[in-house]
Amino acid sequence: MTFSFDALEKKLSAFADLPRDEIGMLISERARVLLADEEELSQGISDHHAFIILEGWVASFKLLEDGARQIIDFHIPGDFLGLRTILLRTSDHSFVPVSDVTVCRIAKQDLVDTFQKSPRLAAAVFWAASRDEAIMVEHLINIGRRDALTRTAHYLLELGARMRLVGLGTFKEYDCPATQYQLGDALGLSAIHINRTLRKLREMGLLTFQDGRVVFDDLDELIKLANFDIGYLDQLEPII
Amino acid sequence: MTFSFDALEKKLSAFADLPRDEIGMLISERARVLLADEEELSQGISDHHAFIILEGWVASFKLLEDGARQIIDFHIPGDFLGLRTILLRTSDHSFVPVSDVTVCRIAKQDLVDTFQKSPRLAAAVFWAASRDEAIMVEHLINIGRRDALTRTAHYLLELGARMRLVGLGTFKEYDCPATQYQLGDALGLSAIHINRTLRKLREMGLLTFQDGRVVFDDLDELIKLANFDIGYLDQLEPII
DNA sequence: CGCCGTCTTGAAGATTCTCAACACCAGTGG
DNA sequence: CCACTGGTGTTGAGAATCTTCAAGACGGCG
Repeated sequence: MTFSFDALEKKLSAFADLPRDEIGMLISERARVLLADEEELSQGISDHHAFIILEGWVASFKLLEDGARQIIDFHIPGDFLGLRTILLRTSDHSFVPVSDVTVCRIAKQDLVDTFQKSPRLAAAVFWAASRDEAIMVEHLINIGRRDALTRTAHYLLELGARMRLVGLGTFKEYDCPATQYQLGDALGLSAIHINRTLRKLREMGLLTFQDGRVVFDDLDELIKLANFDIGYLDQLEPII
Repeated sequence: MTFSFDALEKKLSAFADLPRDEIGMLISERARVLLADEEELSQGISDHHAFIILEGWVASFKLLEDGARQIIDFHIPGDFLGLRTILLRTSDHSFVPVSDVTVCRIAKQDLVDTFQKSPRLAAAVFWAASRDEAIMVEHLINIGRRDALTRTAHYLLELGARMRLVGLGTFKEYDCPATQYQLGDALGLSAIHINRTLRKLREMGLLTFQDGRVVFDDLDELIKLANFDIGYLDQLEPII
């Protein structure tokens, strides 16, 4: 069976000029491709495995005591899951598939070995991980200081840019399998208010969120409304 | 002139059993101690210097287009400033002193050299940086899904725990130089609402925030109210 | 067909914000 | 010495935003 790691390649090659076969080291024969469900993901990570998403979306989240859920981030093809958890033992949040998901499973030891064989690859991966932290900072700002309209617009613009950077979207549209409930849990809003907000964005002629697809009806105006700056997603090569 | 790096030592030794002189390598003769103002901090970081806070608090923040400010985090003694910025070129936020601050300035090259001489130290520092990311996730959850009362309680509990871990606070109280405005900008609330919330916490007999000092009047009840779990601050040793 | 998850809309209510006013204090200059 | 100023903290009242509760529509799937 063959599978594509286009997304991963695109993502990492934005950071360093890695030959394709070096990236392929991450996906060795010992790695397994599987259609992941929630059980497989959490089981795998607690067994010291990381995952690379090949197809589909996964959400990382944390449940609160009162039943509320905060989605920390959506993870798209090319993203790593569980990197920090297995390398650094810090965990405390869970993963759930947002759509049908194909992942590549990597045992911790294989990951460490690969990083030792290719420090360039290791640097690229850590570099990508650091971008994820920048994304989280932006989410913090988004939730802390923007109202529902600009917050939603900003988030959907970010997801669009991330999809585009791995070749899965255009400036016009991208597939977004998240439900309105999940979007609400990511943005710290109720699903009902997300619904009203999406309607407003649609009525303003800016963006259509429908049938698992986001269409930018007026990208320029949308970027202006959300004050979206792609900078934090589109970083230069690392210095070290 | 002598100065203390107790806080840094306590922080790093929680992650690895580092001898004191190895930690001292970070603070070489070439490093300078200075009372930092905003100008010095931002200038230093754009000149490829990192800082270690020896005394006082610093806030990292981002200004939005409409003038709103989101404080990303407060940084306390023992914390690094600008690590990611100078090593990985990702920046986009600014720093401002919250109190009088003494820092130790480290040139990028010295930092890289030190890390090569002591991989254990490098691991400990990156480990500490990864804890910072866990803190940010917790802030995201806090802002996204908790109301003003539990959000404020949780945040002040976290700051107290962090201060205690570097020997600057007890289970009863700690110095907190942040103003109510700054606290509001950190929590995504207006300063006025912070004021009312603090009053409520005081009237409930849980916590007193006054004269630059936080006193836990009823720590157990406070922890219960905020569902505070110290786990994310108190990690085990890294695996790698 | 009936059921479940998702989407949609209305109305009432809660939380939080904005505006406005005032107290307090430290510093500053007359 | 005192008035003035700017930063911080405090309180009230009205307004905006967002949530909750409730109900119904729609489609996929057993």
